[in-house]
Amino acid sequence: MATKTNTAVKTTHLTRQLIIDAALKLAKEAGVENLSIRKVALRLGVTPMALYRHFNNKEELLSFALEAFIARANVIPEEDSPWEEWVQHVGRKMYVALCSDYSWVRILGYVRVGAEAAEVTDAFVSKLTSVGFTISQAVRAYFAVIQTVFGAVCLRASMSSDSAASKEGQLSSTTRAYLEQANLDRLQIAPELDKITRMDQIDLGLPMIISALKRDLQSVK
Amino acid sequence: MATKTNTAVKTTHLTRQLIIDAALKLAKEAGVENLSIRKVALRLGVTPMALYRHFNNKEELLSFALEAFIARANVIPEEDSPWEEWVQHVGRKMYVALCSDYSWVRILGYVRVGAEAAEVTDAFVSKLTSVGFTISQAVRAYFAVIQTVFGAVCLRASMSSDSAASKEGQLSSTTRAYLEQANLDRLQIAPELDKITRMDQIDLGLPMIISALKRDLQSVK
DNA sequence: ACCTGAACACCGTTCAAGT
DNA sequence: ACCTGAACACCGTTCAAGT
Repeated sequence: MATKTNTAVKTTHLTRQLIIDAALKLAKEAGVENLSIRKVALRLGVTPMALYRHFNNKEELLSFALEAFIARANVIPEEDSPWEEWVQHVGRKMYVALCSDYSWVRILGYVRVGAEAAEVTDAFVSKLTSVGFTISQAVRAYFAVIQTVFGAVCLRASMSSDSAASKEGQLSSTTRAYLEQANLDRLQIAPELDKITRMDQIDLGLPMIISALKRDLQSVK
Repeated sequence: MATKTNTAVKTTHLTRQLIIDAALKLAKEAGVENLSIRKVALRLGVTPMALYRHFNNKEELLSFALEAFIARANVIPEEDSPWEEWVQHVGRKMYVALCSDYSWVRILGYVRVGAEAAEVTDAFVSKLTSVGFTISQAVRAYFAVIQTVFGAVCLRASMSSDSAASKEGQLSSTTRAYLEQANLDRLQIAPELDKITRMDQIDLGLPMIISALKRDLQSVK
């Protein structure tokens, strides 16, 4: 009671963890694209320059924030299931989490496969080796899944106006752009294109990756 | 001869095409991350606000620039080859082009599958249908490839310091981050992880996509 | 119709100084 | 050792005005 509660934060030493927490909170409230060093500092009741003691620059802060975001998305399923379902679940969860705020897409190229996210790597590899994959295959599978998730998020973000929200009976804006210069071939292709722009992009690539993995497994056995 | 050559540009009406050309030139010279409305305008000898007549905002300009960049990367092979090789070639070319400047990764989420890039779509679909795929399968295959390319670019960008340039005999920085908290399992996984961080990421996902497509084709026949 | 100029409300990052 | 304050060199975008 001797210390005022509003100074409690200030007397606590600033740590990487505190900064990342504040950044993730701000991202949730106002979107990743609104993150700025100055706003995170303001939220922490500190000068912008104080953050530079813990991160070399904004990019580094964002890459740690993205890692923490993925680690906290709880992508690893609790129940045990056949590996195909299991992998599908992990990929889907990552995709859904990242799609919850499309502006994560801006920093996908900064991802750190470091300490926090490493636990996801471990769980993934251990699941796949337990059903017969080699370590090498399991690690490659993990990267293939991340790759597909990231690509799917990029596509979904770019076509976010095309997704379910768009009016039924109307062509998606991607389809309309495609038909700016229309010909007979395009008229045949357009309906298929339109269907795909409305899909969850992850359902395109992920099943293909899993099908390829299944083949790998059979050739090992 | 009556008009001075240096006013020639100014008397020409500003068009979307001119703006995109200038933007791509600047991107090539100084990186996509250095693109700004103000710099593009300066290059064109015009006020920043003049660009707003042709694009609603910076994001829209960038999405058109990315589309033009992909369209001009000449990803469609000239010679005819088996479809597996052909698809591999298209994916690789896109990947290499986008990796030539990692900062394209920032705008992958703005991609327009519109008019200019549509010619790539057409060529892709026509190649695949000519060997027996349905239109639906061909369009899905196209999106799966783009997805993989985009994901691979994200991963490569985030690990750019890990690629071939890094000293031999040293662990990649991604591997080092993974081993921040080391245990027996991680010591087994780390060598495989290290190998993969040095790979061209596209060689991970793309062969899997192609292998899955091969299966699809067989089940149609 | 098309472009300009000035202004607004922000940025990331530097450097030197404080305690 | 850790944080602050002031300043620098930029941004995207607005609005009203010019021709």
